[in-house]
Amino acid sequence: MKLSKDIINCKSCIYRNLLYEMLSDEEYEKVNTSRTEIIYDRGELMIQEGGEINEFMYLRKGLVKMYKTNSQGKDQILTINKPGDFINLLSIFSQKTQQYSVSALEETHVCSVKLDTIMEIIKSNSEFAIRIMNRMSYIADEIIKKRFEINQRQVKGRVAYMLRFLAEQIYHKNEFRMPITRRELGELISMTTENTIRTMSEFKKDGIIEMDGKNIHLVDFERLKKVCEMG
Amino acid sequence: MKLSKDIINCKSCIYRNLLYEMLSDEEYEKVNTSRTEIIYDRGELMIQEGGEINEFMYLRKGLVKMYKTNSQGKDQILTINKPGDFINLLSIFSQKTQQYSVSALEETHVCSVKLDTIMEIIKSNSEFAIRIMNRMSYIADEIIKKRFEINQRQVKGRVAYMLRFLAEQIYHKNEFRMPITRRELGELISMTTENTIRTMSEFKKDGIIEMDGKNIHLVDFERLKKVCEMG
DNA sequence: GTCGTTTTATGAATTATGTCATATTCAAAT
DNA sequence: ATTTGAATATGACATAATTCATAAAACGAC
Repeated sequence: MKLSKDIINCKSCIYRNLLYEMLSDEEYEKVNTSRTEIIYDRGELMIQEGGEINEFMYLRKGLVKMYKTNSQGKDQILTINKPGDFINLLSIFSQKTQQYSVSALEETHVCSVKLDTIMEIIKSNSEFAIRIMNRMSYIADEIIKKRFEINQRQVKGRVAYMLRFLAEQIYHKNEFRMPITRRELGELISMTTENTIRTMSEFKKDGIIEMDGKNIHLVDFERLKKVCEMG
Repeated sequence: MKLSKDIINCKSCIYRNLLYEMLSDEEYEKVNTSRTEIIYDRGELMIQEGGEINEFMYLRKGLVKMYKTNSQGKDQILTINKPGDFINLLSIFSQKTQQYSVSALEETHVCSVKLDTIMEIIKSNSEFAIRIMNRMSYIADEIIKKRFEINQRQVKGRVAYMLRFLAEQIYHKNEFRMPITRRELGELISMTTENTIRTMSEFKKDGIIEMDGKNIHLVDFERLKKVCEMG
């Protein structure tokens, strides 16, 4: 973890419209000055479940996993987040601590704005407050929907669903390098590592995917979709 | 579904402090006049996934299930809601339609406030806006945590977890009448009806619970807790 | 009350998933 | 380059869960 040296002004940030479009110049300046950009290395823990919340954080670059650890020390991954995503918005208004852990799956750049500043603007700008509510609602929905989709499938369907998710939502192509291990893929779909690996092998044998280590190619996307729909 | 005739003023409502404590007299009056109280019978559909959102709704009396229906027509229940709970708050800011269906498990009284009125107050009263955000965050968290807890258990643990939930969170005693069928219990824990019934029978045979139809008595709560912790 | 439908219940067969053991490959650290 | 630990891979076996079949009990509509 280190501070970024070349910080971009929010005005030229591609994620500006996600959140800040309705701010006044003055409010805008407040955000800009209370803002830092932090770089996390692959594997670094960015947010610890139970930790204090002082910053409002969102991704500018990279990929992270959001997860919870159970009493036996096993992780359950809730989502994979990409640039433009807010990674602790659901915790901020819990009036408590961070509700989920977040760690970097690759080098990740985070914009971090002091929570006080954000709260100040929420109080003075209702349009901004409503936008924040929209984002909260969206984030909650995405997590809940994903669990809904996963719970109604069995292993093959779950793996297929996640491969589609990675291809369609994260990489926007059928060929990519897996950002997570097979164990983490298992933690994402609530399955054992062995079963997850076996299913991937089966997909390979069946000619649905090609795979060389972490490099994945979804060669028969139509069949993958079919597995995803029923299995 | 019918309108309630004896509507209580919000000022004497026991749920007032959940939400309205910081409103001005004027805002208060706005809520009170744009408010209706609706009574739903057991089994009635109160909110349909995909439907339009015009009202802000919360329970004053009764019990409901919040659920989603998958493409094969199977339901998955997300939560059971009780008086004081907001039943469409997560949908309101989705800028779309109702994200979940809600139906009454028993005679249920709902306070329904025009969404326009709520939005108006959010815009004029930032304290109220923040309270709404707190509630949203809480609701999302409860749903996500519950899925987290359920996913890491197998059938016995899941059934035990839900029985504890009903006893501790809903009825506040170890003896109660099940508000849902065994099928619905299965939909709540992502298991088949047969397995759910079998597990309940097993608990009975093992002397953990006593059961006569829908009447449940958790006679050996300590053992139930133990099953809940590991199984 | 009677009829029809849903719910509860249980057994047997089948399938899915988890566990344990073991081997190989890969990648990071020295 | 070598070591070490993690990740991938696979088989055999045990366990868990689903499916299908069937039946009794409970419940609502008439």
